[in-house]
Amino acid sequence: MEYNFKEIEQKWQRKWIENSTYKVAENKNKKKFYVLNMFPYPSGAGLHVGHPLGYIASDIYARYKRLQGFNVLNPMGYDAYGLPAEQYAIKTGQHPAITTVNNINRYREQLDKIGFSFDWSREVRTCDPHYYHWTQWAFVKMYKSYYNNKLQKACPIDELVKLFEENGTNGIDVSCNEELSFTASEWNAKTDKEKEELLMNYRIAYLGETMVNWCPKLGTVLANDEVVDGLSVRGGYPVVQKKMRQWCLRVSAYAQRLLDGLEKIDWTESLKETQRNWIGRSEGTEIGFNVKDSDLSFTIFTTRADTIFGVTFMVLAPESELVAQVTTDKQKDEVNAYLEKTKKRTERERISDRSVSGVFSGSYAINPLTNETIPIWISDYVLAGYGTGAIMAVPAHDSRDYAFAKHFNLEIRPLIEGCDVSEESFDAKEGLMINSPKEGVEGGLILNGLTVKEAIAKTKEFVKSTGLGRIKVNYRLRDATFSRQRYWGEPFPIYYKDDMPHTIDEDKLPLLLPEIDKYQPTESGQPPLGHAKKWAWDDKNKCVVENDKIDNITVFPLELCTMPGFAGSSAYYLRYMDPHNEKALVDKEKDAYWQNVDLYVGGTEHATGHLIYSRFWNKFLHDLGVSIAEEPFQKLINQGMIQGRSNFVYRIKNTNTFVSLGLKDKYDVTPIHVDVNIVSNDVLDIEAFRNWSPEYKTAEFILENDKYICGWAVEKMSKSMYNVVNPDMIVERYGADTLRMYEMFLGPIDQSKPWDTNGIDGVNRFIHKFWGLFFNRNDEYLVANETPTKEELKSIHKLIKKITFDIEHFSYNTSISAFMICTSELLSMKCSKQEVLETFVVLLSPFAPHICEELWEILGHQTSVCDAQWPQCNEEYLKENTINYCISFNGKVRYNVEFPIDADKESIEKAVLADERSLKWMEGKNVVKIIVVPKKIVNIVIK
RNA sequence: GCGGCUAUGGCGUAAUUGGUAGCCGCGCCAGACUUAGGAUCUGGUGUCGUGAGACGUGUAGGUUCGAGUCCUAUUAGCCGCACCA
Repeated sequence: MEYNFKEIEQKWQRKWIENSTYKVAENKNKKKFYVLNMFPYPSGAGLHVGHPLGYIASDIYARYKRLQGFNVLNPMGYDAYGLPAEQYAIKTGQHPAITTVNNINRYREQLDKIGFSFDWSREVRTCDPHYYHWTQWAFVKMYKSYYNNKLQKACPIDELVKLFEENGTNGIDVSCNEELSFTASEWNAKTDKEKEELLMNYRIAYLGETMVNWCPKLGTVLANDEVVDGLSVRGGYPVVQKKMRQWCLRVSAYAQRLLDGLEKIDWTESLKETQRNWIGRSEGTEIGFNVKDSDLSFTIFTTRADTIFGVTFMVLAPESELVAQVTTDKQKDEVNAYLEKTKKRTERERISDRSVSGVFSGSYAINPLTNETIPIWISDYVLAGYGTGAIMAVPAHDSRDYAFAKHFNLEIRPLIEGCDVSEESFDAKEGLMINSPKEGVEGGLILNGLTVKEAIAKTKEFVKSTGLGRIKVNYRLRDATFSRQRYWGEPFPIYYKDDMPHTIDEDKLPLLLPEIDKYQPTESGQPPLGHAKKWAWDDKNKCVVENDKIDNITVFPLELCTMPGFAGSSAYYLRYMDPHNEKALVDKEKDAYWQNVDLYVGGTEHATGHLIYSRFWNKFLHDLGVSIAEEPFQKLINQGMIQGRSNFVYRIKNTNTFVSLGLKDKYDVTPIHVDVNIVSNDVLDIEAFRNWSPEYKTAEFILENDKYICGWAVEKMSKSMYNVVNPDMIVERYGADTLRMYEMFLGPIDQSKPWDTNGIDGVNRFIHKFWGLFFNRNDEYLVANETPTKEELKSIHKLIKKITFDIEHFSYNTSISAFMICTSELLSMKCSKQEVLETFVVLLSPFAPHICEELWEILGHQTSVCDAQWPQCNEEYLKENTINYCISFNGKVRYNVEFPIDADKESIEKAVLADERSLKWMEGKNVVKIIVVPKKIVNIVIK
């Protein structure tokens, strides 16, 4: 029988569907294992060769675990809401739902060809109402919750209301936008609307008047992780800061738990570090300062409380509310001019231009420890969004304060012994303190002679005990903006009554996305949902009705924004456990069985987006009692990106003649991208090139060795570089098994690398060789039911050990090498014995499932190879009678000797010293020392 | 500026974790079969040297009987954060 990959692959892909081979159900008698890939956004371009990399890697692991007897959940779905479909809709009028379905179908077709073991009966799509029902549900729950810092968890907002009714804000410790203080009677005296407004300060999903990243070109707000260097990640359009009323999620409340959770999960250190950076915990002190000749006071945050005696000025962020209050009449014009100037700058300009600027407010603050008078300045190097938006400036020990002081000629007062601040500030936290006030301040704080660390601790303690300030932990992590002025996203289950939001009852969810006829913003600048004709909430009949029925008594306007992309991708892993449940996000028992994802595979680009939001979202659900596991993704593997490997031809200037790579330096040439699909091993298919484009129809070529060799470069895989390689093409030419194995053979899974088909023949050759163990060239079946020899057993057991180890360590590239070696060994031993080959087929099946299913059947099995058992390595077969020792002199290996396995140290030493070859190397030298490393090496030190 | 990662033949990579550097594959060279294919098979392939041998894991030191692996410094590249007080 000849190896016909096309027939074999189609046959088994069909059988897998017919037999529901990959369908999985909860089974309490089996241990679970949950493998998950980050689900793709189905783009119009279809899958390129880089997409399947992670899917193949996880598929191998899933199949391996299944062979080990685990009940493996390996689902797949689509992150189906997103900007491209909407922008396509704006351009063409095509409904995003149609584009999305088409793209999904294309993806599915491509995925099916590669032979994944996905349980497609569990597929989810984020744009499916049955799915986003639960996205909306989670949002409602967040709206109805607040974060209790004492319990470190989310609790129902009703409980908070009760606390307010009884004690006001007295004694509460909760996460909020702004610390408020009121008594129970004050609370009870408020109107319902006032109460609602106050509660917004505490809800986990809240409507906040916040500075947001506004992208005018996209016409929407973006989250922090969607903006890089002041440009939108998608599209690269400028982003400006704008104050807007937006839905936000109180992610910041979870900052500490998000940080602590990292300790319990098995992710790469670099990814954890990225998240730690993003969360940005810093421990410091808040100190209150009074403003001179006024009732005003303000608080600053510092990590260097020890430098309190070196404060020579204060700085406020331009956006700070204090600015207006402290600015004196005399300084008003100057300050306003400065504020105007900074307001105009986009974030990008602020990043690129770091020149010192600022303005004096005219007021002075009083150092609470020394009663010294210090000028208050305003400058945009202080950020409103971090700490309190105000700092105490210590120019001697902070480089930014230093630059500011130099520029405006302010005092620089060193506090550390021996530091030189004539040229630059001394930022290091090293050295001994000096220059504390001689008599100490009131209460007796003297820092002289202490180390910086001791001084920080002592000042903290002092400030705390005297009530001048408090110890405070700050996080860089901001609350996530959750509104998008878009159509193609989840609608908010929110309507507005008297300008205050109200949630739609949980039993009325999902709130379906309405149809609209235009996808742009409305003329009045409302989001696209403003075009919807039927987008009002009848609160009496609990249903959506036409807009013209709005009477603001029983019928109210619905929220016009939709949710961002990360909403649907935050809890999808839970939904896979129970995708068709109409009563709950996930059934409790199913959740208890599957727990969380054991192995999550995806790209690093989601480090500060999806992977933070998803952890936050899951922790919230966990607080609610929905998700059993606190961390959603136990182990995470980042697959590298596959870059494009572009090919070039070299046209001699002003001609239609092309010169081969090796000869191009002799001419004046222009490199031109050429479609990599008409180039093989860097050799151009000249005929195909002439047909590629009419302008090359008459092209002439200067060849080397009768071939046209193309140049190459590694670039991003993209249409414009003509370097997109489609997996279908590879499957068509070599088969899915070769594609799978080759992608794994390319290198370590976590490394980025260019797609390079130059080596694919090697893998394909292996598959054919492997087939050759079963059938010779005359198509005769070779497999015989004979007892394997010791050598044959050793070869296959070596393979068992290696492959098991490799899969556990995701070192698939070395596994492929091991398969090749073992195949060569078996071929040279002419071993085609049933027992050996059966084992081999099982070992190979995670990598190349189609060919293995076929051979498994040929070997006489009725069941799928998926239900075979992973073989155990029997170490007995690997044991040797003798062991090879390397004999080295001063560390340089000179020759090898075989010794019996149980030879003792002394006899080895003796034998080595007596060996002729040793005598030659020792000639004229003295033996200083002999080191015998068991089973490895004998090193003789000579002088 | 702070933090992290990486560096090995012509190329992708490997090295039992401190013990013979370069497995496997590509490419290249030679040969076989052939009537030529972008097929298959066999052998060779780090550098220098005819040779014994010497040198060799970005660079410079160090620890060690022994270093690609550990330590110090340094260079280059990639990534994350960045007026974060």
